[in-house]
Amino acid sequence: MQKRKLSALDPMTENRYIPTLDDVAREAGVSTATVSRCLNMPDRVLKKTRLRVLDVVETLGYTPNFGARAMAAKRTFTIGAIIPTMENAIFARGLQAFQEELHVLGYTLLVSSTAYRPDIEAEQIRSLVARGADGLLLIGYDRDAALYDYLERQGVPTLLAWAYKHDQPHACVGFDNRASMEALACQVIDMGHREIAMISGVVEGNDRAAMRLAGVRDGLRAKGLDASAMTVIETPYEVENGAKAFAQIMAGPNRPSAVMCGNDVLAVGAIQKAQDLGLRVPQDVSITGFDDIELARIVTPQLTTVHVPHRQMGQQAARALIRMVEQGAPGGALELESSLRLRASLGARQP
Amino acid sequence: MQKRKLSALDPMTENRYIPTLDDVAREAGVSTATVSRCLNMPDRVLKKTRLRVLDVVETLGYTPNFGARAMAAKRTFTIGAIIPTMENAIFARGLQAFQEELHVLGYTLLVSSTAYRPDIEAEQIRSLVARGADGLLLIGYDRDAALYDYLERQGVPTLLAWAYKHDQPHACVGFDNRASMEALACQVIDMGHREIAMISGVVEGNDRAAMRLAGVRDGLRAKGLDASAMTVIETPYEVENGAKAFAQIMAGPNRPSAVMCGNDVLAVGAIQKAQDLGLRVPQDVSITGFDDIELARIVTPQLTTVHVPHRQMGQQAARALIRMVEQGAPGGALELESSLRLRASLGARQP
DNA sequence: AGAGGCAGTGTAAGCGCTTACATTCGATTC
DNA sequence: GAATCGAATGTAAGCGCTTACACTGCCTCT
Repeated sequence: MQKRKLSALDPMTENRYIPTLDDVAREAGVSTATVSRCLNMPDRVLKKTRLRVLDVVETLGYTPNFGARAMAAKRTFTIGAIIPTMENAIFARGLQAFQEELHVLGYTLLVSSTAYRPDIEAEQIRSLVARGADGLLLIGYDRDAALYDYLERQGVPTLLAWAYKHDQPHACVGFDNRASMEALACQVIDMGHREIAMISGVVEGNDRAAMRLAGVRDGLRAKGLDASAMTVIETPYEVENGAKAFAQIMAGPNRPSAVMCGNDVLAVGAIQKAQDLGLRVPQDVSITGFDDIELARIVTPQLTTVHVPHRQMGQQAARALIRMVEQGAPGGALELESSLRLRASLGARQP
Repeated sequence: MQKRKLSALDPMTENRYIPTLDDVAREAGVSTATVSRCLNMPDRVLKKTRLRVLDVVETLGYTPNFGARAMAAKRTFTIGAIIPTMENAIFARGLQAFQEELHVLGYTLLVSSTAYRPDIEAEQIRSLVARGADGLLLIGYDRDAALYDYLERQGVPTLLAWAYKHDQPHACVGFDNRASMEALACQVIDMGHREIAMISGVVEGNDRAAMRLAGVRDGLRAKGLDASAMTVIETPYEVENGAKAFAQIMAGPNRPSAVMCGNDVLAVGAIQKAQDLGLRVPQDVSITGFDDIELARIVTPQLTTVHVPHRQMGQQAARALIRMVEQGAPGGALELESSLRLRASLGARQP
């Protein structure tokens, strides 16, 4: 085995030697085709040959170059997922399940995040496509049509998760944010609350947030209340922001008896601020969330929220997406059931 | 612009057409070299030419093929990070900061997780290297020497984060898990506790967990107590496991007055279980954590813990790693300061 | 006016792999 | 024993990009 190239890039590691298929082939006394077959279709090669080749692979410490492989085979067995954020736990559990299922199916997951910025999302989509992702998982459906065009032209199967809406054309697996939130709103109203405020996520470019807000309004209307009068504060999903928004609402002219939050993270902030302000939850004010992440049962009082089957969603998403990738199946819409979790943070309105 | 190839892979999208550099060059009436220059070294090209080329790029919807680019240029401007888990928030904030700083520096981050399994970590390392990562971020230093060899041979600069130990040879940025935990243990002892138990993470293959456990023992010894007598339960970092371990400890023969946990996640589980068992924290039992993740201030009572400068660590890690990548700098060891956060979950021992 | 230099561009050689097609060779069949 | 066949392997043509080197004008200098 002779040393063929020295990296010109970095002078410090002169003894760096990265073996290629050719090296393995030469060393094992076979053609590159045979080495390739040993790695990719082991049963098309004589056992004796295979053993010899794999032995050389081992001793040389050979790793196939991914870029070259992708270019030649036009497959990467890689799935890309682009989520708004890793910083709070909203997507963690679902994504974990997604990854686990992909692993079972023989695929690798690459994750990147966008900080809820559409421009960064577009950049990440292009980046993952250029990297040869065989399929993509995106969150929600609300994005520029040009992006969908691009994905279609590139022929990259794309699945939308965390949202379900029957009248949209893309493959998706998710739940109905709007109906779920409406159900929760109705529950709140049934417990006697009339003055309700909402701390919503930022609606712009975030269909889930928009639908949750719409859901609360639906609920109010369904119960004969005036939806347009509801106080709404929009703020990014962070505990701190939930706290601030809550303070702002409680400082306002007509204090609500219940504050519904766009997700658990905001709700947790609200609960904390309530305690800071000396308000008892739920006696003085009820608070609700959405997602049922781990936090919801850690905070005191435990949070009334909408439970979303994250793990199931991740797993189903993986299966559906791989089906699209491997069979060119069109990919339909799959709706999962969410359900209410009534816990201590929601109480009957005090007279 | 004529259609040159139809994908044989999927018969459904016959009209799929992915433009290449050649297409752009032909359409713009220049050579491929010029197109490449427009994209990578814009100022080496006449403005007029550049505009024309970029226009064609735009109308054709051209995206450079990443694999091809990587193969030709031997650079990817991609950094890989491999963390044990995304499912809880331990790494979230630091990683977010890492990514943000990388973005500023012109690099893309690819993340994958290992579920704390060394074999999966090895697999992911190879995968990211094969994908041409220019550098790697790993957590902790405790792993098979063969892996370090492999990385060195491949010439991939690697930085270890979340751990610092002066007598190990690799580049790292982190904090001293052992000394930090010792400081916390001393604090606990100074508040009168003598019977101390520990709920530790799984030590095998996890140097951080091992050092934290060692730190507690150091503290006991420093204060003249018998470290070997301490009850220790090892369990994976999950809330549920913290709860179980706590129950187990409290069911044992000699109840401790303080339970120190390997991280905040375990501690939160312990606090919850304490409440289930009707024990008051900290009057009946004190509980401490490590990491100071968001959870620590959400749980009631708020958690006494070791604060780790996650964001700072992520940012410094990005800078150090890119320095190694771009300048071939050897990359030293950087220690960050951790500090105690004394909150309500730790109280003086009741007589 | 001729030499020299330089900016802008083109030519073409890879980068490391997969795979269609060609070749070899021993086993099977009649 | 010759014809046939199929399994095992080899040959070589790309995949889409970057970049060293070559080339062409045009400007500057003496």
